Amino acid sequence: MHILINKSHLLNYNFYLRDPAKVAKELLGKLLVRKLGNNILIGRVVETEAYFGSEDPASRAYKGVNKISELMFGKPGRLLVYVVHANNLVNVVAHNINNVGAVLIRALEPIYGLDIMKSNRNTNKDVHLCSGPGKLTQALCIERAHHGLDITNRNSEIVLIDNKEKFDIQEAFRIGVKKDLAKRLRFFIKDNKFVSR
DNA sequence: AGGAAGATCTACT
DNA sequence: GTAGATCTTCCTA
Repeated sequence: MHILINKSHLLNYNFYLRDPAKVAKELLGKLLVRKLGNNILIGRVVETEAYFGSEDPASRAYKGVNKISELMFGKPGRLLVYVVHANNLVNVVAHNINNVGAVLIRALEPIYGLDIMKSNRNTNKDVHLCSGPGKLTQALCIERAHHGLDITNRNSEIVLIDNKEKFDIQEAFRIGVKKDLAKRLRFFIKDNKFVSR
């Protein structure tokens, strides 16, 4: 399968140059395209979470700049990949100018390349392929090597493309964090069976 | 140099 | 529903 990604589909720098909560919400329904050798894997974003800077105790940027968080202080539209409990987690840097933030991609609905995702994940069940932040990085082979990747460049191995689709959005508190904020910063597509819980 | 934390997953009951 | 595995980064000495 050959996919032509043109400029009108690719989410651009300005898309990510906004409040993380807004970007998290608007990423729902968009398509994550992973070019893996000669193969293409595609998933639809169905669950996200927003993280901020020093005002957010659950954020990696809470205590300032370190090896993981430094990208959150930098240019929006880049990937942030790091390990939690032996699982890779993937985020996209997103924030207003001179701010700090990122959006965690928590779940995808598998769209294309399911056979490869299944072998990557060693399962036959569609619903177990990408229904969690660690699962989807396994399914799509997203690793530390992708840390810092610019996904606003259409030649990148991983890109996000627009998708005009209507659906209901639900908001909730973030999962797995020790100290959450008072705001609901987890967003997911209502009644979608590929959401993590 | 050692230990604990952490935005998780799996397998088991 | 809970236990144990897992591994990178950071903190403290």
